[in-house]
Amino acid sequence: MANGINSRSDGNYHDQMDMIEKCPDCGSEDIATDETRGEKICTTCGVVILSRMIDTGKEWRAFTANEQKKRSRTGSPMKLTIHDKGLTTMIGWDDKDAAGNKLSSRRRAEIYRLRKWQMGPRLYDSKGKNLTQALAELERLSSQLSISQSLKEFTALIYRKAFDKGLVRGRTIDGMIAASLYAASRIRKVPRPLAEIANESRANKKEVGRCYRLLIRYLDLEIPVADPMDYVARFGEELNLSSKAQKQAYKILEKAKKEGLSVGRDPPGLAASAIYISSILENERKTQREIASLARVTEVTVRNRYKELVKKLEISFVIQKSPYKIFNSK
DNA sequence: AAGACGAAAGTGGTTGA
DNA sequence: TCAACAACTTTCGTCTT
Repeated sequence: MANGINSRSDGNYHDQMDMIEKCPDCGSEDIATDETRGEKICTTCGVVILSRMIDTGKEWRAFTANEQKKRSRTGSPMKLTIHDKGLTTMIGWDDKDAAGNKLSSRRRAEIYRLRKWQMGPRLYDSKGKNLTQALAELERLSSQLSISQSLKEFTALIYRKAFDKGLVRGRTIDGMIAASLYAASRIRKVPRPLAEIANESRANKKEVGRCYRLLIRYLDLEIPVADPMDYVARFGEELNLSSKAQKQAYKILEKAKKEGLSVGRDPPGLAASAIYISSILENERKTQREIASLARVTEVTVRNRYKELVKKLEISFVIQKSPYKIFNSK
């Protein structure tokens, strides 16, 4: 392996990098380093001397000296889902020194005290305790609902803000986490119905709703107006609806919005009924029950919405008799 | 039997006096 | 602070396929 940091026999990577001064191919000393690709290239003959270089630079950018100062750190990138943001050095648990020798009993006692000191602020400090518990709950919820890592981190950020403003006091941690997740999903435009989140949470829907209202009231979160369209893709996916039917649903919702039928209506419910109609129009009929349970509303709501839509949007149906088919007569 | 329908009563939140 | 109100839920009997 000529260029391998993978290969042990190449020795220390940095030594190797420093050693290279001449191109092994043509002997030229004009060697360029391509930082973005992680390669060293001979500018005379074009041969790649070293590839897959380790980037020892930073993963962030800074535009002013101030920013540069603020962002500098050592260690791994900050993660908001870890209660101390992942910035720690741990004292190991095996009683050995760096060389692997056993410690003397006196030294061992000393290390034991140090460990205790280290754990102290993490577990015993009330904020740390709260966040530890909250983030464990977030982890649990996220895996139940298959929430992306980035949305998880965003949720954690919202929760931290809420905590710092003292909003958690008097509310349950579970409720607050669920509410933060709901808010995060709304802001990122990948909403889940509140009821869906509440269903997996240990807090009930009422509690989550209360916490959510608290969040938007006291953290100035810019939450976009709930749009039924944001639900269509996900519901459609779960129902195995064709993209044609999904498009049909979008069209219906667009019209509904123009007619002002969407104001004051529960967006998941509205999305559900639009999907119900389009599933019929495209001959991929789904039952009201199936769609309703996905959107976490009752069949009654789906019915009411869909009756309304059909009537006001003049989607005139001709209901045929026997195989219970509905055709679009334009 | 499953799905759709709609009436009636109940729930929790918002609004406006 | 309280009553009216709109949207949604729960429950249930009936009709259709």
